[in-house]
Amino acid sequence: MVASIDLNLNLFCPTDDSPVQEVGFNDDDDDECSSEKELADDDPTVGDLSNENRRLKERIIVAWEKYNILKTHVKKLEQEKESLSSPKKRKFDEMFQQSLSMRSNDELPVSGTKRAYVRVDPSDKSLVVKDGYQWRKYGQKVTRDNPSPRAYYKCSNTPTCPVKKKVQRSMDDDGVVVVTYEGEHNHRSSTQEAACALASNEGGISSSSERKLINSQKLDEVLVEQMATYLSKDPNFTSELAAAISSKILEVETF
DNA sequence: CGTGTTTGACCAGCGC
DNA sequence: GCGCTGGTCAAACACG
Repeated sequence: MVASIDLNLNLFCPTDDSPVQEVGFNDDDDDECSSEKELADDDPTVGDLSNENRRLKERIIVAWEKYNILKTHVKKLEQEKESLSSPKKRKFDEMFQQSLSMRSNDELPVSGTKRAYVRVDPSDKSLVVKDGYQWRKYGQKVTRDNPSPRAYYKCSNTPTCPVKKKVQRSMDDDGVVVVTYEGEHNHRSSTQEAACALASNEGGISSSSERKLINSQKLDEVLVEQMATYLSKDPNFTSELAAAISSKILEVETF
């Protein structure tokens, strides 16, 4: 299997408009998955771990907010710089930013379709985009207006799921792929499914407190793993993190 | 052997 | 009707 692009964990991103609904700090998920508060009620050990988990989550959220502030700042600088570049690139960047700011289906080109632009490694020629669902490729075509091939996928999580997606590298930027989703999933994503399964039922464990402790740990493992995967694959994050760290070091050195 | 990918063939829609 | 194009099918193939 070739390297793939990971769309997972746009959990905390306020501009996220992908159809991916992942396990995260989403209030809606509380009805489906057992909460940590519940777990902490009847076991002091679980309670300690839950507090620890909460602290870690808060730190992640703070880090994410700082990342977004840095990202906004870098974006501003880039826009200033890019305002002097070619009209073609400017037009693409406008479209790119527009796509990120889309909040509802009403703004999308075709009703029932959702489009996502995903930054990828330009050297990676595969058209695989991980988004928490399972896809089966059923075709590939070279279209007239774009020399790079367009791949056609059907959702294979359930046989009855009608969702399809098209994946094609952007004509203007090799480092971006355009993913067009058609239809609505009639099931949860595999990551949601896994996390909820872990949180709701675990066979072979007799003690309920033991089960809840393991559930809580595994749920957080999933969260942390997804967070780490997403952040580590975001070139903006790594570069901005490096910049932030170096600026902090410089601040300290000046004292 | 089961599952997923590749790829040429086929089909439908559209414009001329 | 014809040709072009995008989308889908399905047999062959690869891989674990």
